[in-house]
Amino acid sequence: MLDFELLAKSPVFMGISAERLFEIMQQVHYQVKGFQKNELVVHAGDECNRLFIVLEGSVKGEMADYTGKTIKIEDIEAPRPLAAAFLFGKNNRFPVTVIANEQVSLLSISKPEFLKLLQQDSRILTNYLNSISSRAQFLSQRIKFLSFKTIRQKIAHYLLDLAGDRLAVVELPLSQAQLAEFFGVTRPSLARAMGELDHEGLIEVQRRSVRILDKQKMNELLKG
Amino acid sequence: MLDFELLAKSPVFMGISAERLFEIMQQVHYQVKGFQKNELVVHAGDECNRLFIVLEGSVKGEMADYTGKTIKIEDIEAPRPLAAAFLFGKNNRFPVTVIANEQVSLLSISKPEFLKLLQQDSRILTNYLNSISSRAQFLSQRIKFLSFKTIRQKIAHYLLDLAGDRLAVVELPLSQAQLAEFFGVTRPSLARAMGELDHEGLIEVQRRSVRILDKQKMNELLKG
DNA sequence: CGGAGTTTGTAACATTTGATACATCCCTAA
DNA sequence: TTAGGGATGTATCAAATGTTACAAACTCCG
Repeated sequence: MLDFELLAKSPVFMGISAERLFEIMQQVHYQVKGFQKNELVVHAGDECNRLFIVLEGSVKGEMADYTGKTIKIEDIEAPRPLAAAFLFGKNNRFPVTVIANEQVSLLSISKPEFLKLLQQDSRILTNYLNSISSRAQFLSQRIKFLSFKTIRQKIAHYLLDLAGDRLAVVELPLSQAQLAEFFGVTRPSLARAMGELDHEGLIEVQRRSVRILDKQKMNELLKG
Repeated sequence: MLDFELLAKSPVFMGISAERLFEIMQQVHYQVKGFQKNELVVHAGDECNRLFIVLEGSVKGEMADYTGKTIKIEDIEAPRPLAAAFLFGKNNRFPVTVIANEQVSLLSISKPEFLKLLQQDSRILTNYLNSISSRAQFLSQRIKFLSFKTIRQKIAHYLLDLAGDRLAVVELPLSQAQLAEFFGVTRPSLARAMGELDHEGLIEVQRRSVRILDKQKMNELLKG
């Protein structure tokens, strides 16, 4: 039996009461599938023609590089959907291989049936649109970030963005190692670049807290 | 008067007859706005709560860097929509400033009215879903590409992708300069890297045509 | 055929970053 | 308090890429 209380917490069905969700779901076909730990859920490259939502447990997305070695991309826990941005679009194939982390159950709705839901309930529609739009926006931001050439530029962009209009002291929300990974650089390189900016008087670094001293010059770094 | 023949060619309304489109559009509120050459259409940061579709002429998207200098991002010509991926989502604000390249007219539909269209016609719905999903997929691919560290890896990935299962001679669809820009590297660096791969016997370069000699080693380059 | 403009190949040098190693600082638990 | 582990700062050297400049090849016209 489907747990509608839980399902109503999923990003796709958020804002809909469990009662209403019960009514809605009676009008479409869906399945609930169970998987054992380490069982293959979908294989990268498979056509993505059903929406999956994790109801119980968690799954992991893995991507195979060219040599066959797999690396873990992300965990998806209940009640989140799976690859929502790949149900539609030109290349509607799973970009990753999905494997059950533990005993899981998944809600599975075919694309045509899900379309019915979208047309029937405007809340589901806006939820879904918001979800894939947010993803596109996130990716767009990420690309803008990756397009900065030097580490100094990435730091400047990151700090200015973090500081916003507020006062000039920023507390870094990530450790140096995490930040380096986010920037796509090595940790010592990041530390060096921040040290240089410190010596040059643009910022003042004290472990996790950074004071922006020369906003003007920080901006100029981004000129390119 | 709206040109429904043209509008039916827009990605959002593709596959719908002009007659049907005429009927549909009678049921929602919309406006057609004209702009002079160089007139400001939307300002970066403005809330994006209407869908705009270019009906006539073309507009350009510009982005201001931190110094205030603007750089052109892209041209959008009739009958394409404007920032379709920013109507919904968490940050529904225009990422770019849009300016009319010439005398243009734009179809403008408010978000609630556009939602009506999406619910009313499944073709419009799938068109729109496909559109932003494709964008997310494109961006996702782009990020994967940008995540390759070395130029050699980018070349290997690009050539293997281009070659696919076909024969081993590939004709580059881009000039070296364009390719370098796509890779985010300088042209001489790209030429050097290709020259090295040539000397090492992995490929054979003859200006725009490239023969892949050692697919095995090319794959190994991508190991990391 | 010939010359101008564009694209491509190459070279020398400067800069940036990665890799590795190690010292120092901070926090926490015994 | 103190030992130990993790996070951070710094140094050194190697590798990759950018910068600049120029030569060679190709293309398009006249």
